[in-house]
Amino acid sequence: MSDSSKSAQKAPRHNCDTCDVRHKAMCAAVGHEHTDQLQAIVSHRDYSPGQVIFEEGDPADYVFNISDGEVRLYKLLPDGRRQVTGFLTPGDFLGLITESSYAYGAGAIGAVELCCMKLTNLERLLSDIPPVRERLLDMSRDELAAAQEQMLLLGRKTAREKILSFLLYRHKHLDRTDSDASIDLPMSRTDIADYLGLTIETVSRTFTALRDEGLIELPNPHHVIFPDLDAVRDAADAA
Amino acid sequence: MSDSSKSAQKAPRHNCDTCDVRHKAMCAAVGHEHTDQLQAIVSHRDYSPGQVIFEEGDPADYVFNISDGEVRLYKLLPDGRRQVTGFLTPGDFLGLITESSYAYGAGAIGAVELCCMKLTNLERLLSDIPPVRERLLDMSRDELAAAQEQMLLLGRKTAREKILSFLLYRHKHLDRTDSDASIDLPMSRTDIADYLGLTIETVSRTFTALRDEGLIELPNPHHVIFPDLDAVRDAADAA
DNA sequence: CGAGCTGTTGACATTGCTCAAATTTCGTGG
DNA sequence: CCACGAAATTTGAGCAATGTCAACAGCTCG
Repeated sequence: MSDSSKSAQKAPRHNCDTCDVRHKAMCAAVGHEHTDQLQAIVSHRDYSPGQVIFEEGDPADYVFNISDGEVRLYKLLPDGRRQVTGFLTPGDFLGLITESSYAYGAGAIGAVELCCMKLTNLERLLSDIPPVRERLLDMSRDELAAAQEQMLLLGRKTAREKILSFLLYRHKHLDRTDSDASIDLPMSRTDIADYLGLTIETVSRTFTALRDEGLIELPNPHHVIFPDLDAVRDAADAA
Repeated sequence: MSDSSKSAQKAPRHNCDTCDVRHKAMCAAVGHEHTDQLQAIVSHRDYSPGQVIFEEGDPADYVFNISDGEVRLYKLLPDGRRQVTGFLTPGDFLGLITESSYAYGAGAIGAVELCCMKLTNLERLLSDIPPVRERLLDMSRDELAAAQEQMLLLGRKTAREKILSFLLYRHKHLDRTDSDASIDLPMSRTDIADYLGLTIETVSRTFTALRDEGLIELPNPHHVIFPDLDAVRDAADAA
């Protein structure tokens, strides 16, 4: 229930030159002299809250960049247990492919707009404009480092540490238009639980405990305020 | 206690043309016509069992390819809890770097031989021989997919499922000189526990339980035999 | 205003952890 | 080749963090 679809689309949509996430996306490696080539191969798609973008194993023809909104990535076990492997925000690349299929499922959290590119066109782009591959490699490196950090969290942190790490991570990577000590959590408790390897009940109880300790305020389930950010950092680092 | 460097070194070491892991390493992207350039910038180092190769946060000047032996990657929490994020085998790339420092620690499991390259030389190689960057990107893609699979394991699988998945993974990626239904586990129970997000006691108990069920045989703690591989696969997929 | 989500809270069960001790493995030296 | 000691692994007993099942509360939307 934060801002969603109606606000977006200020600038001439579908215009790579004025795209406000280009500097964060792989497209940053495409110089202005080549944006026409980029422009020619991208299209845009809108997704509504909760909508599936693709499932793990779907044959992969397209890759995506997030234009607007937040996306969850996840993997499933046969019996339905789910692990959310990441949340993507505008500028992030979407579409890890192994053996011609998507390596994970992806779904829209709120309203989402994606910038789409045929895989074959990406391949052409990669050979035409070598810096794009360099850019993708750099982005992979960051993703890999984040994945390892998440393994540490999943394998070795307590529920409390998991929640605190998650909140601090969100805060650190916030688009800091305001230097606010608060964050939005557009995803559901189920998403958070599946991301941190917990149950929704444990997530909920832990939020409540942190609130009772005064480490956070919870005006509503999707907004967290930090009265004292350093206290939160101390709590997260401790044991 | 951890002196090194007296063993190993059988074949014409240091020869990229005859290197038997080149086809699996990033070097596969270097054509035979360029191996001289490769040869000029690599050197080799030996590590003895248990030796630290580098720690997370160490300033990173070098990257490595595993020539021989097995390496564990890990991240630590301030209080000493450890998450092993992966085991590397010959041909694998070692040296994920963020902000000029290694993003994880690395240690030798048994005796290890590394092929070393200065970071600056790698960068030159990347611009001189573009396919190397493509190769690195492909390898990153696979690593990322593996990392996501490991997140699923850490966050959502039971101890039993973790052990079974681990054993099957080892079996699948075995250098299949023999089509044997058995695997070696050169690492300690502590390494396995820290890799799977468990304690050594739980790892040990789970091995024992699987042995008592007849799913595996354990002639010694570092060798596992599968009397019926399909039964193991069924057990791993179930619930 | 009521239905249906989503989130919270409560009571209890269980998996996997902790602490402790026994046993096996393995390197080393005789 | 065998014996010894340290280290690794296994086993045991009890416990705690987190999961499960169930009820309740708060919002949103029609």
